[in-house]
Amino acid sequence: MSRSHDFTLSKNQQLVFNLLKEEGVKMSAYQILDKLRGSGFSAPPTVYRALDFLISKGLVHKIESLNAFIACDHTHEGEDSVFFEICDDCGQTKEYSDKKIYSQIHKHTERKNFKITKTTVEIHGRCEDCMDS
Amino acid sequence: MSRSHDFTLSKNQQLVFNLLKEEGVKMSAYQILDKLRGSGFSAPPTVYRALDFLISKGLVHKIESLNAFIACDHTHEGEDSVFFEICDDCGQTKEYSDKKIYSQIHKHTERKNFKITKTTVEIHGRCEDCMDS
DNA sequence: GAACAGTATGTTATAATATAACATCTCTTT
DNA sequence: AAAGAGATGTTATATTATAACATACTGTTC
Repeated sequence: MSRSHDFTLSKNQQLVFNLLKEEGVKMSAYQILDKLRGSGFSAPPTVYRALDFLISKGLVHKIESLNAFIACDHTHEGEDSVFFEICDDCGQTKEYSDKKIYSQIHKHTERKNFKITKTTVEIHGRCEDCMDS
Repeated sequence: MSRSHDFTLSKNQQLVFNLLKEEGVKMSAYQILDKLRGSGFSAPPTVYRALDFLISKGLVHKIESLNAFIACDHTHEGEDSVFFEICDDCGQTKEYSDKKIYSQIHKHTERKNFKITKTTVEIHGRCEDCMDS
C-alpha cells in the first residue's frame, strides 16, 4: 500500500486518497463517506481520521472556506506555498503554487516576528470558462 | 480611521456589531448568541442574519479557518486587501492590509482570466509574545 | 511466538456550525 | 390605507466535526 513516500497508507487512508484523486474535485467529508459506504465506511470518524492523516502528509488539502477536501495536485513546486482558485459558478477548484505570493506573506510575518505554521489562501470568483457564458 | 456609511444598522445588526467591537476578539456565532440572550436573542438565525449583513457591508469579517467572526479593524487602508494573522497559542487574531500581497494574487488571477469576488488569506502560527514564553 | 507498544479501526453518541421555511412586524413610499 | 421591502421571531432541521471507548492490526523486542 505504499506510494513514493517515506510512509505507507492504511486501508482507509488509501481508500479516501484514491477516491479524492479519482474524482479530482473537492468533496465534503460526508460526500466521501457516502461514496465509501460500499467499502465498509459507516461513520464520520472513519473519514475524518483518514483525512487528518492525509492532510498531515500533504496529500490532501482542506478548503477552509467551503469545508471541503481535495487531493493535492502534485503538478506544482513547493509543498508549502499552495493556494486555491475557486469558481463559485462551476465549482472548479484549482491548486496553484506561487513563491512570490508567499514571499510577500513571509516578509510581513518576519516584520512581526510571527512564526507561521500554516497559511490559507483561497480565491473565490468566476473562472474564465464561466465568464464566457 | 472612521468611515461614513451610506446605510443604517438595524437593532440586531447594531447589537452584534457593538458586541464584536467591544470584545475586540474573534467570536463564534454561538458565543455571540449567548452574549446577546439578555438582549432578546434566542435563536441562531438572528445572529447569522445580522452577521451576513455586517459582512456584506465590510464591518465584520469571517475567519474561515476558525468559523469565527471579528469586527473589522478599520485602522488599515484598503477594504479589499485584508488578511489575518492568527496565533494558535493565545488566539490573538490581527487584521492587516498589504497591497503587495494582493498585487501578487491579482497578477496570478489576471494571467488566468479569473474574476475575483473574494479572497481569504489567513496565516496561522505563533505570535511574538507566545514565542517568548 | 508471546508480550508489548503504537497505530488504526469500528461504533455510538453528541457537539458545533449553519440554514430552510414560514409567519409576523415595521418601516417607507405611494 | 395599500403595497413592497427589509428585518425579525420561531421552529425545525441540515451540515460539519469530535468525544469516548472498545477492539483489532502491525511491527518490534525478548
